[in-house]
Formats: sequence, C-alpha cells, structure tokens
Amino acid sequence: MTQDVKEIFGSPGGSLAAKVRTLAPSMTRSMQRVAEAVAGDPAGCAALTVTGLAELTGTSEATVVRTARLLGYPGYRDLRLALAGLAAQQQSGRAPAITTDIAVDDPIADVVTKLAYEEQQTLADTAAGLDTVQLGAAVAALAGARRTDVYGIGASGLVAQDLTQKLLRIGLIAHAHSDPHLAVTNAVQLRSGDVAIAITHSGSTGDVIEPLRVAFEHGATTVAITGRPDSPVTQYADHVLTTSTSRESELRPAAMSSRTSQLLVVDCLFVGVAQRTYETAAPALAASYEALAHRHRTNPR
Amino acid sequence: MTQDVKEIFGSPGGSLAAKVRTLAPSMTRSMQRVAEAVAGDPAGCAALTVTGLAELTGTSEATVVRTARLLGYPGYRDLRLALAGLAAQQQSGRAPAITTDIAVDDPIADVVTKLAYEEQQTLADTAAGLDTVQLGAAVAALAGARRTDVYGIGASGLVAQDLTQKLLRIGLIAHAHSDPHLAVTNAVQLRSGDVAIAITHSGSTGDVIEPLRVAFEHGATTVAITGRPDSPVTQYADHVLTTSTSRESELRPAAMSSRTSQLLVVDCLFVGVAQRTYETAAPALAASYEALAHRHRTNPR
DNA sequence: TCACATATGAAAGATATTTTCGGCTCGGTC
DNA sequence: GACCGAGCCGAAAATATCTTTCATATGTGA
Repeated sequence: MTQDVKEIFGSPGGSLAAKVRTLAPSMTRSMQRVAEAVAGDPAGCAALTVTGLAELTGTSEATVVRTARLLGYPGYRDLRLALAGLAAQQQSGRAPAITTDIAVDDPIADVVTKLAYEEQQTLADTAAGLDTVQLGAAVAALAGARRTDVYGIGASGLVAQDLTQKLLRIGLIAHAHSDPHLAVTNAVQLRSGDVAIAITHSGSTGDVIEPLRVAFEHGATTVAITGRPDSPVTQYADHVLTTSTSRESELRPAAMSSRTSQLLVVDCLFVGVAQRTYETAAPALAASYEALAHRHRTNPR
Repeated sequence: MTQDVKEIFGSPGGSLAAKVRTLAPSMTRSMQRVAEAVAGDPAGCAALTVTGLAELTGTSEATVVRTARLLGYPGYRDLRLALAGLAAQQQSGRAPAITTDIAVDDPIADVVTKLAYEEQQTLADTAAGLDTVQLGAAVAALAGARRTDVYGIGASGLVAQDLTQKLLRIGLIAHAHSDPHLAVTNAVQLRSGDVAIAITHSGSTGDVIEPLRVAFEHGATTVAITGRPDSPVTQYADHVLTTSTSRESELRPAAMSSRTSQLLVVDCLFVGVAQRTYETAAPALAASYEALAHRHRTNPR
C-alpha cells in the first residue's frame, strides 16, 4: 500500500534535486519535464494533484506516476508526501534571523514573532541567572511564614498581586500593597517569622524600598526581586532574586521583559512553596477551583 | 480543491500539538482519539490513509475527516500533507523535550528549568496559533477608539490591568474592570467607536461575558481574548484572539500558562497600537518615563 | 422516563490515483 | 520512399482513496 515512512523521510532527505539530475539521462522527455517541475518547486508541486501536475507540465497523469516511480516512490501519492516534507524543511531552515528590533513599520505578524521570541529569550536568561540557593531560602521562608506582605508599584504591582493571589490559593496569608503609605503602615506589624517581598525592576523605587526597610528592621525575613542585584533595595534584603534585564527598545519598554522575568521568579516561588506545603496546598487548590466552578456557565458543544 | 500550501506550512509547524490541546474541549470523544493519535505520532499517521487511521483509532472515516476539518484543514488529504511536513521537521529538528511534569519532590533547580521551558513552549504555541488578521483588526479598532474598557477577573484581571496600564502610557483612554457590576454599568456608556475587551481563559466566565455582551449590544467593537475559541464569550466578540492551552498539572494550574499566553497577546496588541499611533505614542511614552524618574533614587556605584 | 440533541459509523457518492491499452513517433531497414 | 518494430505517450478504464449523507446509537436535560 503505502511505502514505509522511514524510507520516505529517512536519509534521502534533501537530495531530491540531485536524484533528479542523476536519473535525468534515463528519463524520457516528458518525464524530465515533470522531474524538473518537481525539483524546481517542491512546495508548489506538493499542492497539486496528479492531474494538476500533469497539466502544469503539459503531460499526462500516467507520465507523472511513471516519473514518481523512477524517483523511487511507489506512486505519486508518496512522492507528494515526500515533497510536503521537503517543503516544510526548507521553510524551517530559513527561520532564525529575528535579531532585529521591532520597527514602526513591521507587519503585525512580525511583531508577534519577535515579541514571542524576545520573551522566550527573557525566560531563558532569567532561568539561567536565577540563584537557586537564594530561591530555596526564600521558598523555605515563605512556606513557614505566619504572614507575607508583597510590595510592588506600577507594572511590578501586578506581579505582586499575582504572587499574592497564588499564595492565597494554597492557604497562605498574603497581601499585596501598592499604596506606599499603607505598605509602610502594615510593615510595622511584621516581625520575625513573617516575610516581606519587594518587587522592583530598577531596585531603586523608593516607595517599595521603604516598606521593605521597615519590615527588615522589625525582624521579618525580606526578599527582593530585582533586575539590579547591586541596587539600594538589596541593602534590606535577606535574599535577592535576580530577574534578567534585556535590551529594551522604544517600542518595547523595559516594563515588558521585566514583567515576564518577574513572573517566572514568582511562579518558581509559588511552585516551590506548593511543593513544601503539599499536604495542605493540594486540597486548598482543589477547593478554590471547586468554589469557582459555578461561576462558569456550562460550555455548549 | 487543495488548500494553499502557504497556509499549511506557513506558521511554524510545531503548533499542531498546541492546536489539538486548544480544540480538544470542543471535540467529541472519538475525535479526541483521532486528534491524540495524530498529535502523538505525526510521522506514523502521515503514512496512513483515512481508512487506516480510522481503524487504528477504532473510529470511522467520517470521524477522521471531521477531525481534520476541526483542526483547520479542508479535508484529510491536507491534514496528511501537513503531517508529512511536521514529520520531516521533527526528523531534522531533533526535539529536546523535557516533557515531564513537575513533581512534588523535584529539586528547586529542576522546577526553575521546567517552568521556564513550559512557559517558553506556551509562548511559542500562542504565537503560532494567533490569528494575525483578527489581531490586526483588534489593533485597528483600539488605535481609533474613543475609549477602551477591559474586563477580566482573577488572574485575567491582572492581565486586563496590564493592558490598561500600557494603553494609558501611550495616551489612550482605557479602564480595567474587575467588579462585574461596575463593568456592566460602564459598558452601557459605550457606543460605536469604543472598544470593549474581555479576557477569560475558559471563555465562560459569566461576570466577564455580561459586560462584553452589553458593550456589544451598544455598538462597541468587542474583542475576546480566550483559550476557547468556541466558548460563549465569542458570541459577543467581533474579534477573537486565541490564547494557547497547555497541559496543566496539579502543581502547575492552568492559570499560570494562560496568564503567560494572555500577556503575550496583550503585548502584541500594545505594540501594534503603538506602531499605529506612533506620532503620539512615542512622546507619551517618553513623558511617562520622565514623570517617574524622580521616584527612583539615584543609583549608587 | 421521555423527548431532544448530538455523536457516530455504514455505505453511497465524488475525487484522485493507478493501470491498461492502443495510437504515435522515431530510427532503422529494405 | 515505404515499411517495421521498439519504446513513448496519453485517453480512458479500473482501482483506491477521500468525502458526504443518512439512519442509528448514545447520551442528556426536563
């Protein structure tokens, strides 16, 4: 019936053009026309039926099939499959060059590709640069904390909220503060055994450093998530988690990649804590999921 | 007749598994079996005829064709061609695949690696699955909008805020609503020329659908950002932007990958709008940056 | 439990591929 | 120049493959 797939995609791969050249002398005129068309535009031919290819080359179906046979396939169907594979390989071959910045006149499809690529890059960088010892220490502190306060402003404020939401879901007591005054007011309440986390890309956002300092001075365990491990915020941090800083451009402000990076760190913290408190975290997660179920309309099919 | 070859091979092929995941919920049991087989062994399935694949999955030819249709191909023939292309890519690409789930006893370093990898995967899937036409339309609407309202609850609420923050920074008028009542109250104010965006992973969060419906009925241009392109929310959406759905596990709830995916979409929207309104966006961005400068202590060193 | 909607596969119908077969060309021979 | 045979070629028949239709099965909510 159909040729074994290994034979189709195995070694012969890109050598189709070569095979055509080798076999050309033993081909009749019409067959050469077909072979040429196939070698010249594999992708295009893959989209054609026997009849289509026959018409295109001004020959007949029979000739197309004969050519396919000569090229080593059991029939046109299999040649076509191989052609599709070839086309895909060619496609993927010329992929990598996305190094450029996003330009004002980039088509929307390029924007998507570039953004996705850059965010992937950011993630890889962050993972590579993250100090697992510090992370482990921060996780341990969180897992055993009486309560946790998270400070963040602007874009980092959303990350702070994200962390808080997650921690609450596994039964921990956590609050996010984006109001600097309230943050400080609450920081005063913290003491040994509590955790305070400051999230700031620049590491020099006064409104976030201040509550962390207060928490630090009241004996809480303090964590800083920042892109600048040498910045002021680290003065008051027991553990520093470094996010990656990627090239920013006019159309892609720093907030974008720092957010991606911060979220990865936050996710790591969350999963780490969930592991450590699995016994209580798992049921809590399930319960919170359950509680929301009725908020979703049943999905029509 | 046969689908244009560009459509088959255009987007990076690896997205098939992602597409299967996204569409799985809207599939019937037998279709899921077929989709699974196809996603699990593209190369193997490429070697099978409809009948063969139907037998392998214990279903009928009709079901196989239906599945192919759902996956976006005009028929099985074209799905098979795409499969062949995929198989070829895998051959050459040598997938790295850290497919394992995160386990309770994974060391923290593994957690970081796995999370980063999965989020990267999510980004790639999202980029591959994003309809750039819909995206372009949404961007155009946003760029010309009198005002924009964004609805999101829970984790999606943060994404909604993120989008709002960004749009505000380039001088657009945008509000994020996470209070369903206020959202509806405000939606009533919208009219033609305004934009309403609903962000919901499940696509069936009533509290988010309701304001979108109201906005829709008042003539606003509506956009849905959801992981389920067939869900209720899309009823009231002029443009649907699909986020990717990745395998979730106990320690990695859906909220995590859906957030990553949603943020990429939101970033694309933002950059797209910034491009379109460059003349006003660039100075606005610069101004907002300037305004914050004094909030950062001068950095030592 | 019934009524309704949906899912499913068998088989008919439509296409695509392969095979058959006879005409045709071309080079050689008388 | 006419004839002959070998092999090329394509029209059309035969087959395989894919698609559609439709009746039955299955599940689901009232």
